[in-house]
Amino acid sequence: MTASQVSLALIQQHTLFQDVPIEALRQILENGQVIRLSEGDTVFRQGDTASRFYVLLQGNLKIAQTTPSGEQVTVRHVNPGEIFGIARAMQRTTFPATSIVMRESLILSWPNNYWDTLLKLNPRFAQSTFETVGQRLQDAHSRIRELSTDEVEQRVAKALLRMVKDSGVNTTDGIEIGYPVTRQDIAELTGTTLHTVSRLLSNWKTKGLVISGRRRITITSIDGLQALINDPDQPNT
Amino acid sequence: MTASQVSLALIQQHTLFQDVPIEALRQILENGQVIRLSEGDTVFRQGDTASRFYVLLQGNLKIAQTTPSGEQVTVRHVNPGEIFGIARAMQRTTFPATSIVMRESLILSWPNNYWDTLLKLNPRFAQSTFETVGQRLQDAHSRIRELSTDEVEQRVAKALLRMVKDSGVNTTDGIEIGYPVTRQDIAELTGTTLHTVSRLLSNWKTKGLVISGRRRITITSIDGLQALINDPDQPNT
DNA sequence: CGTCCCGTTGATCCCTATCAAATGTAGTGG
DNA sequence: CCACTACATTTGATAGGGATCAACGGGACG
Repeated sequence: MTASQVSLALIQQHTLFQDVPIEALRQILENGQVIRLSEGDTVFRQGDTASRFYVLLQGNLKIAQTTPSGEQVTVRHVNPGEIFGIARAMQRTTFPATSIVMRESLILSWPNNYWDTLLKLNPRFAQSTFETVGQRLQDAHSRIRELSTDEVEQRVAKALLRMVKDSGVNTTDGIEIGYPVTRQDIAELTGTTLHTVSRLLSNWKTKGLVISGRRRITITSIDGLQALINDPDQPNT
Repeated sequence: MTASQVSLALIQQHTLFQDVPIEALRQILENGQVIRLSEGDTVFRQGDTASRFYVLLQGNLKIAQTTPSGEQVTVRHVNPGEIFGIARAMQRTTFPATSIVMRESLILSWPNNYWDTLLKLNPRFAQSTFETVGQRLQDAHSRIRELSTDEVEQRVAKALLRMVKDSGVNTTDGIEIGYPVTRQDIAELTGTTLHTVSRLLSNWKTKGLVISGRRRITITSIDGLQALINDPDQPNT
């Protein structure tokens, strides 16, 4: 099986490319480029000239911004089937953030000038992309609201719930986040420090809500975490 | 001059409708509806069924989300010429936020089913809207970064600078924000409390950076505020 | 088996929310 | 025109959530 054939099987699974005739799909793939990247690699960096646009076929990425002082903030996660790095379609010449591979990923990309052709071959693409960006805008607004009004404990709980929702895998103990996560990662995602995240996880472990080891987190009680969000000042058992 | 003629003059000024033939513009206006709203009015409320989409012709709005506990968070401001309330174009059935009039405003709107017609009459509309949403997404990401890493003082300074940039009017003292702003408004915009904002403004007043009265803020030293952002731990003079 | 990460936990400090109360300002109706 | 009222602002006092500083423990990998 060639790389192209593997990609064909993968791309068909994603709603973004459903209803596209197999011949058009083949053509779309031939004009694109598939790369496999490992954990820690970057697809593009903040400030790079935006010459291509991307779809994540498999794996997980995070999109992060680096502040002038060097701190990193995770702006969002990218899940399989999602389009990303579409700066050019928004008339930007450079990428506003860096995309970092969280676990081995398969990435499909095209040069910017293929955008119009792609729209013709896949008419749903335009509307779908628009909806995706709209959805992201709403997610971003939700996070602004959370950062403005929630306490750290609730923000971290919400972040964990989102991660298991997007990429959870069932285990005998509960649902495990499907990629490596450090305390630092969660801190960058929730606007806090790795120390505070560590304390929270320790606390939750004693309450039986999570099991966590080095770069691994398993939620044993979704409801327990949910309760922390609903009743912020629950008495500590 | 009829309401329609007033609107025609206004709509032509905005880049969103430039290059649209006058006849098409007339037709677009006839199918739309113009309303004038006063300070404190709402155009639509969070949770309302999204049956129309809007363009702000004149005035200023804020888009706010109410948290389950009743606090309000300002998600963004809307300036003249901007499209807003396009939930339906993103396949949402309800509005995710409330739009509140900050000063008397003129608002143009169409029923959702006019969207496709509008696209035909104004081909640039689709791309323009896409870019607008993309820009907003980036603005939202910037705010996430700020809320995650900046101290309150820097966030408030940035908020003031944005407001004067968007809607500043020159006065003999400096640049005044062109609509009424309370300490509470700024607090909702920056994720802090009105007390902290009041203390900051008092402090800045003694430093000669701002002049502020009841619901009025004038920046006397843009550079001074900018310095607070660049050098977070400037010695207090 | 040593080294590099990652995680844990204690101690301390400080920014900012919260609580509280007084003062100031625009608008309104008699 | 003034008193009344509603709302905005200011400022003090206090408390507390988390950041910061510091040190140690532990598992993975070369």
